[in-house]
Amino acid sequence: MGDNDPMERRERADAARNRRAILAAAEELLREHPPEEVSVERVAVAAGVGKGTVFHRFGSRVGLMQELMSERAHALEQAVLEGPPPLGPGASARERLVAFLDAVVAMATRSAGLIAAHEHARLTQKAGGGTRLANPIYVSWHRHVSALIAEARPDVDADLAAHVLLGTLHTEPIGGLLHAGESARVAATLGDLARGLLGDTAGPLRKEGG
Amino acid sequence: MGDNDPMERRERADAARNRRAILAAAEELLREHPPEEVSVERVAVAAGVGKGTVFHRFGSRVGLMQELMSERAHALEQAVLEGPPPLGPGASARERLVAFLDAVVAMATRSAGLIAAHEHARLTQKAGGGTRLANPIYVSWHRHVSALIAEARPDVDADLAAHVLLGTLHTEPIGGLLHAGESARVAATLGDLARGLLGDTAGPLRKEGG
DNA sequence: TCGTAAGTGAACCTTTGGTCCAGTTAATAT
DNA sequence: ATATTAACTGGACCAAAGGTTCACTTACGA
Repeated sequence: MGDNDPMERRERADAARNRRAILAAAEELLREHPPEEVSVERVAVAAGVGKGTVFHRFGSRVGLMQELMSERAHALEQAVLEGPPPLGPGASARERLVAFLDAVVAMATRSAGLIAAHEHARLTQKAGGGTRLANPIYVSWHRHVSALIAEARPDVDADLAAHVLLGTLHTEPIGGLLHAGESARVAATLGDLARGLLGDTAGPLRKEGG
Repeated sequence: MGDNDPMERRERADAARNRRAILAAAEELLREHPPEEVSVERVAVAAGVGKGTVFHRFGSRVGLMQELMSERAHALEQAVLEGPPPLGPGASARERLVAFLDAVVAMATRSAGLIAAHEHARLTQKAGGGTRLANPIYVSWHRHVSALIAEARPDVDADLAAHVLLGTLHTEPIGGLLHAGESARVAATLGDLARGLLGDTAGPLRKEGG
């Protein structure tokens, strides 16, 4: 994919170095502080650059968070599109949906602080126009889940159900649970809801056998 | 309940008048403007009082929003505790759950802007400690839903499932839908998920008959 | 009528996302 | 090697909003 001719301007070396430093600093700060304590300025200081540089590269606080999420989401995206079943193509829609929800929960667990920070940034930003639908990662996840639901049950409101299942992860009580290491519970419950919605032929719940 | 002896100081007349004015102004502003455009100061101006008065009465932006929600939530609370079935006691847990979700969606539709504003306020406030579990209305709704789920299906994680079902309403894509008048879809999908989770004996979906 | 505690509101503080712009520097053409 | 240039840099600056303070006012009971 022709992403850079040798002729067109590449990213300057110092710029690349600073971009990396900023992302790393933000990641570290978010790992050990709640989002509202991680101001853009603090990130800049930790990265050893000026605040202006951060905004120059990422546009806004939301942009920075989005970039951070993109990095992590890339691996999952690949696995879904080209990886082996049940995550990738080849399994039934039901199996793929459950596998995907598991994977998303796993990733959300690793990124609980980041998701909260992104949500925080969205609501704190000056221009009010930032809906969650503007987040390309959320959109791609939603499209995937929605498609799987629609494939298995054309008669349900797949679009909306997908929002319910995924939106949960951006929610504060669930985010707290993930942060506290309870991700197994979350994955199990999401799976229960999904199976129940799709009408599990082997019984609606995971413990039906005892 | 002895809420005011004739001897103890009642709320002063001017204070009561101003409180009403503030709540009314906030309600009106939220009806026609997105939350991030409704600053506390603007509410104060619209109510014809000083900003200090608002903070004196409501403590914080969150407090104001909470008070506004309380007013609206009171009727529903009554209906659940003492009203006729299926909302009130007397019906099966399944019926009560579905009825309650319908009612909550209806109320969330009327208060879409308010809910968004409350969420916005929570994340914007200075002290970071404001979790959603601090909102008494959410807590009471969650307790109710959780209890109904547990009653119908002791084997599922009722606490978590209730968070998923209710948390959705605080979510931005769903909030937008409610605001756009699509509440029927939301209620239907929530019902589908709830019935699926509880294991509908008559079939997992609402359209099973065509 | 009088004392007082509650109420009031405008000025002020602080934080933070975001903007500006003059100086710096890495990449390229000659 | 040097000149050119466009991108990059970063600290000063700005505005908005939540929240605090405190001197002043006023409703209410005695």
